[in-house]
Amino acid sequence: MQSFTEENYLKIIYHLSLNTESAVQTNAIAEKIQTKAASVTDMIKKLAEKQLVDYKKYQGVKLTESGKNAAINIVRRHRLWEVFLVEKLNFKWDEVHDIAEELEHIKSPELIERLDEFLAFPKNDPHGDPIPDKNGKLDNTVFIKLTKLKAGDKGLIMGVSEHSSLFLQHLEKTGLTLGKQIKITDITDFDGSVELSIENKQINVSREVAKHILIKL
Amino acid sequence: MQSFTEENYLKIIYHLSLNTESAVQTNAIAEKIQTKAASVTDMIKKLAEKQLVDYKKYQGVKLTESGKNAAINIVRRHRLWEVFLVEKLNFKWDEVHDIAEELEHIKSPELIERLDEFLAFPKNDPHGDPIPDKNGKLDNTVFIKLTKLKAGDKGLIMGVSEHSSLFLQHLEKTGLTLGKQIKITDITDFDGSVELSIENKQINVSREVAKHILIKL
DNA sequence: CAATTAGTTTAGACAAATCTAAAAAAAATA
DNA sequence: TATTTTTTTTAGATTTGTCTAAACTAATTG
Repeated sequence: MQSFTEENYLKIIYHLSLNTESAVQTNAIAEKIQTKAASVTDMIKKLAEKQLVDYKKYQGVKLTESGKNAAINIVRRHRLWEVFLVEKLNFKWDEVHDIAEELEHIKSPELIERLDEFLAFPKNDPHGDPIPDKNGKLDNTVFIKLTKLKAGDKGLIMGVSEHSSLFLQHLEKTGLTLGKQIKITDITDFDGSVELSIENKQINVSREVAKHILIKL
Repeated sequence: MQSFTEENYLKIIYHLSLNTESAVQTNAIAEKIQTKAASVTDMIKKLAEKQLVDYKKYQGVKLTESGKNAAINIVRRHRLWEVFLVEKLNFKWDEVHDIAEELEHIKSPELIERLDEFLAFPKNDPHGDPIPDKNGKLDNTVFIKLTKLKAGDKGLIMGVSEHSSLFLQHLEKTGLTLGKQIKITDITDFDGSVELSIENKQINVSREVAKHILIKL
């Protein structure tokens, strides 16, 4: 069983691994975990001893099979709690991350299985991210970035790839929430911003925002 | 804000204070918290510095006003989570203590207020213990121990004063669960055991068990 | 390819919470 | 009250996770 801190490292390494095939760098971890590179090196050595990561000096880390399992489990707990917070306690999707960050470390497999059942086995969290099943299996449907669509395309908003409160609040205000149908009316060549219609309204979405919105055609 | 460990000490001191007017002893805390007296002394000093307890060497501790507030808050969180686990996730009343012990340390006042609302502002936890309201006010209705009743008395089972799984499972098996109506048929002089009828059945409850069952006449 | 810069590791220290062993104080008892 | 026993505290060490400063390695660039 891992400590609270070890779990945080595993989770961060897992998330950083998703963007790359290569090993995750010490500094990248340090930045995410809000600590110093020296501390990361110490922890990495510990995780390596426990066979949770593969590590060669100066080469960064990769999760081992068992490290990955542990990480996916944490992700599962985090996302289930987020669903609970939004669906049952009426939190907004931009308010749940920090609380779920604490709840995800509660150690009780039974608790999580029952929570999953109570929530009717949700497939995605409030931001559209897939929830691993109890065997760690992840729905690997990949959605398309809004920036990849062309004028005339129709689609459904399925998720986001940026989870900051600020970003989510902006989407909320603009009406760009999960499940909504959109139709691209135009792509502005000049700045790459997207003109689209949603619920009979015409809005303009900047490229910066659009690239973090995930669509199913 | 207190650390996880500090919160545990405050909670234990609070519970030990309920049985006595006088200060709580170092050894008593050590036993409850599964640690050594030396460690308790260290922590007590720390809590005293933070003005959460009054402490004089060799004299034991008492919670200050602010220490008591903090403790009651923890108790509130613990009991609300227990209600959630039993009512929503279908845990049995003897299974929830350890999980609630972890959940009670999640720091988010908003979370607890919403959980309270979601649970419809319960007054008591699954063992009959009162849940402090958000201002820390506790329903101070005191129930009567089953051992205090006389033959012919009728009452309702309102709570228990012993929370071990073993005890609760025994009650469950015997049918002595919260809300049930009982009628005392006889008190056995020899061993102080209680003969009572519950749901048209006659059962015998040992004095040791009876003294931990709380009744409203 | 030598020098600079960026990234990483080591060494040594620190804070929190714990421990053991020994000393000190308080309480119980003869 | 003197002695024994119980309880509590102190002193010094340990573990976990962190830090700073300095040293080292790798990557970049002139």
